[in-house]
Amino acid sequence: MSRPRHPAEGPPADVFARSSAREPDDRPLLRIDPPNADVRSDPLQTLTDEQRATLGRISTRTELPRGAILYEQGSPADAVFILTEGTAKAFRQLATGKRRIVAFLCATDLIGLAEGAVYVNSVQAVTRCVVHRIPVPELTAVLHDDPRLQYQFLRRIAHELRDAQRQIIITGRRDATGRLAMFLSMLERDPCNVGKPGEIALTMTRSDIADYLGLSLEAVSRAGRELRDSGLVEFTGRSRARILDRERFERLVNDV
Amino acid sequence: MSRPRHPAEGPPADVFARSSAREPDDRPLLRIDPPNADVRSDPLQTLTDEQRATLGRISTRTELPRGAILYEQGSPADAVFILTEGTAKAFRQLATGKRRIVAFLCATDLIGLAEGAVYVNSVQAVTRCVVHRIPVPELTAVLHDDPRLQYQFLRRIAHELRDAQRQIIITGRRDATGRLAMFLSMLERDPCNVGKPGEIALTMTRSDIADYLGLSLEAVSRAGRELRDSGLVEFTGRSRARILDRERFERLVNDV
DNA sequence: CGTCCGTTTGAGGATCATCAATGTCCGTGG
DNA sequence: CCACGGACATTGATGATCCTCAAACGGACG
Repeated sequence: MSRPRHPAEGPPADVFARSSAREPDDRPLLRIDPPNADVRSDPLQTLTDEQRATLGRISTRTELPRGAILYEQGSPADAVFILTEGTAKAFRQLATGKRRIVAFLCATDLIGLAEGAVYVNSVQAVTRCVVHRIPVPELTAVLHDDPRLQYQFLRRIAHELRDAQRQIIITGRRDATGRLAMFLSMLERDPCNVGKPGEIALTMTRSDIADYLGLSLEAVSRAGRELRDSGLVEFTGRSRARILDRERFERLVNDV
Repeated sequence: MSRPRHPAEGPPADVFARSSAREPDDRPLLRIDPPNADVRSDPLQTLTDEQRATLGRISTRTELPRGAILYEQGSPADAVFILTEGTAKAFRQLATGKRRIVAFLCATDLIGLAEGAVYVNSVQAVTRCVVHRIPVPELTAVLHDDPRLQYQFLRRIAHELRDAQRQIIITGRRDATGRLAMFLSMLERDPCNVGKPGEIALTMTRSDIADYLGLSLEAVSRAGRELRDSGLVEFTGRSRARILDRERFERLVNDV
């Protein structure tokens, strides 16, 4: 029997059973705005109050404690979710016992829209999360009635596709150090990264990073040490990073 | 119209300048139908004749010879394309000179919808291709007027996202043999694979496969030899493969 | 029939996974 | 406030796998 690589398992999946009560600040928090770059290029990218109200009407707000499972791969994909607070991870459990994280999700992210009849990924809360659950039938009806809203969703999936392709590029690198550097660079650009200026918040564990980068957690650790020893990055505690030598860091990131 | 044969590199970027004449069989070929599995689960997934007519009205049919470049990363993303014949590859040229293929595209695939203001990938014809070019402004107008059509596009991107995630899973494997096996398994399931029954058509080169799998082309070659020596797969010429030992092959594929 | 491009094969070196043990952070409770 | 415990992270040693460089081979096509 080999040592379990992922000790902390989540609570049972019926987190929605007891949380149908609507919160007062429900509607205003509902956003699926694309990241800044897109907003600038197209000011129509933001949801109107009306659209938020519409989504609020058909959605259920829920809080997920750290480690809670939002849904599991293989279960019927009957709802999508808008993440309004916290960080989550979408991953696939593989036959060999390994797991592969295919996306980290953060505020304003859309979850579960790209699934088929059943979820092909599992989604688990990395930190405490607030999500809005929208049943698929209600969603399709709303999207049919509001083409502009549907267009927001379309843009949003397109954005997720670009993210997935970026992960493919990052993972394509052979050196662990370069992969970690690109990962940090990605987090730094992430609008959800709300640390002190100049700091990168690492909400996930090294094991999660490893599962995202396709490395062993030891390799991630060694890559971190390499970045520190080279004077490129400074790590504070487990969850904070700061770029010390911007020029060399960017050179490493771009040397794909 | 005489078309010069382009050796390995693509023709100038204005391939659409001379091809505004509509072909007679233009409209019926226009399809963005999802693969079989989705169609079965939801019969509404097919485009109506009306929708095809609408798309035909705003699209321009073009043929691309083998090796032609449809668009290049960095150029303004002012149009999307529906691929109706042939195989293409979407790739990113990296600073180190390597290239990474992020998707192989085949008939009914939607190309360029997930791009931002400028294309982040280049797309090149692997075989002779027929594509329909749709300018973005016209497309968004049409999608706004027909929510059901827009929903088809949404589903289509969602499908591409799942494909990208599958590529992440495949690439996550450490052994070249297993990666190649999963790649063959993927091609086998592909509805575009129109070889003799039991045969898998490999329209792309080993180098392309390597760039997709994140391996060197030598590693792909050796993985192929491994599959042959083990009696799992038979290769005929460069472009045909056949599964000989189904059970062991599937066992290898699923041993992720 | 010869050339060219793509493919195969070989040898050596670099990098990461794995196994195993130690070290550190952080929340919990006294 | 401090000590404790457990999860998380680091470090070390070894072996397997793939990349790189280099050369020979093969089929497609003129």
